[in-house]
Parts: sequence; structure tokens; C-alpha cells
Amino acid sequence: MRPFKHPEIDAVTLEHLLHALSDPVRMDIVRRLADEGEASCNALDGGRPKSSMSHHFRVLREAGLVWTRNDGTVHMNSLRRKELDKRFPGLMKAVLTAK
Amino acid sequence: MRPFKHPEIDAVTLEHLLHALSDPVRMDIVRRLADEGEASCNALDGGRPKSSMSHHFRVLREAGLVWTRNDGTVHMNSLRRKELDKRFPGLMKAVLTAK
DNA sequence: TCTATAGTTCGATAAATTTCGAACAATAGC
DNA sequence: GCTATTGTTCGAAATTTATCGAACTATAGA
Repeated sequence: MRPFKHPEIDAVTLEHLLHALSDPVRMDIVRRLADEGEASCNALDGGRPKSSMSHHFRVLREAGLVWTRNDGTVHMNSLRRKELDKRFPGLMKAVLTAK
Repeated sequence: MRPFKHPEIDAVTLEHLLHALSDPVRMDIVRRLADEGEASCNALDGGRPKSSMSHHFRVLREAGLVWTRNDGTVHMNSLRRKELDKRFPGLMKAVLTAK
């Protein structure tokens, strides 16, 4: 599997980012990545089919929220937190703080 | 026209709020309300049909973002900024600051 | 009462999204 | 090479969403 294309942080739009976060499955992924730092798709699937999760990870990647790196057969995902904090100051903190 | 029902601020969910903000027409409305304080639907339509705008204002109201009051035949809309700041600290500031 | 104005509601259509099984691709380990 | 594991891609079905014209409601003002 080839490495993924991730958008430049400056090309990330608020619109796409908010849309990506407005889905409960994806918000859950983001919260867990914020907590756990890095995790495989597998570890975050909550019992859902792999194809569904692959779709959600793709949306998160294309929205600029998540970085995915290959590690053998495993895809390790992490929040692009530092970049996001620079691009949209205070946003992720506010989102992750909200309950 | 009867006054509108607005959700209690504690019943507002981050999910619905983010979804409401992930549409460019609605984000534009929110930004202008943040700037101008209060405005009629009419003043914010950007040339779009009334029925389309009515739909978007409804989504914004139901998401808890916008308060609408009746003033004669006019509906005056405003951001529920103070309530939102309490409910989701830092969120609206981050959203409105983002460019 | 008649008219103009501001918005809502209804109904239909088009487009985007979510979901998930099945087939496929890439890597690790034997 | 063979097999198991991870995750992607494809295709289809169901749901949600956006858009907008037409009919309707409510109020102000003459």
C-alpha cells in the first residue's frame, strides 16, 4: 500500500473540517486519537465493518484532521494537532473540551 | 406568525452545531450575525430564494446557534453568542476567527 | 378592507452521504 | 510460495440534505 496523500495544512478548509467532525463515528475517532496519541484503524472500529471505517478515515484524512502512516500491514493514525492548532487556533481545544 | 421554538442551550449538541456550521451559506449567515448583531432573513439572503433561506435559518435555530424574534412581519435573527460561549467555551471564537 | 412585504410550509427533484458485503492489495512470518 | 492480517476499493442500497417554485400565513399601512 502506497503512503497516503494528505492535504497541506494551509489547504484545509474550515468547512470540510467541521463537516468531518459533525459525524459521531468520526468525532469518536478524533477524541480517541486525541487521548491515545496514535492508533490503528483496527483499534478504533468499535465493531463496525472495515469498509465503513475506511470511509471515515478517508474523510478525516482529506479534511486534514488525521495523519496516516504505514507500518507494515497496519495503518497508524494520529491527529494533526500541532498543525491544526496553528491553522485554526483554539478550535481543536474547544471541540475536544466540549461535552 | 407564532414565535419560534428554540432549544434550551443545554440540549444543544456539538454534533448538530458543527453540522449546521459546515454549510457555506449558513456559515456566512453566522459570520454576518456575529459582525452585525441582528439582521432580518431578508437582509442576509444574498439573492437566494426565500424558501432556501428559510430552510437554513431553521437549521441554525434548531442547532441552537441562532435566536429569531418576531418584529412585525420581519424576523430578526441574532447569534446566541453568550449562551454558546458558556455551553462550548472558546468554540465560537475559534470558528469566527478562522479564515 | 385591500395591498404590499416578510417568511414559512409543502412537494418535488437532484446531489451527497452513510453503510456494508465482496473482491482486491500489501505486508509479515512461516 | 503460502497464509493470515490489515485495510482499501468497488458497487449498490438507503438515508439525508440542499434547492427552489408555488401556495399560504401574518402583519403593517393606506
